[in-house]
Amino acid sequence: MSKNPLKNIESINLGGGHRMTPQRRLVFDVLMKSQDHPTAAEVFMRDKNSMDSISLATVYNCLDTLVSAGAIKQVNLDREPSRYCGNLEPHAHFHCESCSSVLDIELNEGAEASKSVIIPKGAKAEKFEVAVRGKCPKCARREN
Amino acid sequence: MSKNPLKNIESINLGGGHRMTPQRRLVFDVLMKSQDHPTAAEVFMRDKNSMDSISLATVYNCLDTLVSAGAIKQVNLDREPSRYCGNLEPHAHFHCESCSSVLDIELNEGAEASKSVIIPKGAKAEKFEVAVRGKCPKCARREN
DNA sequence: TTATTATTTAGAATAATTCTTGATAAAAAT
DNA sequence: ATTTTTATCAAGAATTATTCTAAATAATAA
Repeated sequence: MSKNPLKNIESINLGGGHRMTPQRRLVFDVLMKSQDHPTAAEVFMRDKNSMDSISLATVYNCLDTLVSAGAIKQVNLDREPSRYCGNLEPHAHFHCESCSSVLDIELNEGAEASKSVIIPKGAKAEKFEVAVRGKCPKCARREN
Repeated sequence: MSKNPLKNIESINLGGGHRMTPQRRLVFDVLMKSQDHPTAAEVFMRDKNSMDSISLATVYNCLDTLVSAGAIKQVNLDREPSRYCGNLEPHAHFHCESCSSVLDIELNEGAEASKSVIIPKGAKAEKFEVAVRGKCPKCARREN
């Protein structure tokens, strides 16, 4: 289960007249049950188990809405399809070059990413992202 | 001019029977003259000035070959088109949310990105990437 | 109840990138 | 110097993730 402080989706404020719908609820719930950073297509397949009528476009819409509301995170690595993540705690991502899986990795306290770079004068830094590329434990083991 | 230790393209070893061709030379030269992390389409337009016959597919091929040879870097931010970078020094990227421009930013010595994350047991970390998102100096100024 | 606004769906459209194919050119072998 | 092999190029088709469009439905507000 992802570390998401939102006890349930009803507590999410989507903002601006946006409604909580069965589709949005389902997309959120599926993501909360997932540990593997599914793509929109993967979320779609999982959603279909509970709601056969849901469409891929709707899954994209719901994911976008939930990302905008801050209820989930969108994860982009290289130019691969976007993945979605229910873990709202600050964390980084480990990206396996062999199997393309994505793992959450913890950030070391005290070693903030913001300290590792020199921001240009006048620029306003808003988000820092750290990504690590390599072989995940499974793939590293397999190749020995 | 980018900080690239390769004095000229002739010193690049493309490896594996790959040849240095006028197109590859041109793509490399254009990139060395660019400071702005152009996309493949932008490189293509600049190349056309010197070689009208060059095709976009060839630019993609040349960029791929040069990336594989380690002569240039590919920069992917969010799901925007790939950008290419002649700066081979270790550095991070600042990505402006307003104008989508990309700036090289220096890494603070001693504050390595590798220290800011906890790599999972058994995983082999190979590359660390730090990306900063925000407003570039120009855009930050404009909004005040 | 009626009018307004948001949402869903299916499928079309878009855009970056890759693939295919035939032609050309360079390198290696004879 | 030919022939053969291999690599490259160019044009356009194909692919794929994502967004857009339009019509139908549903929820909310008046």
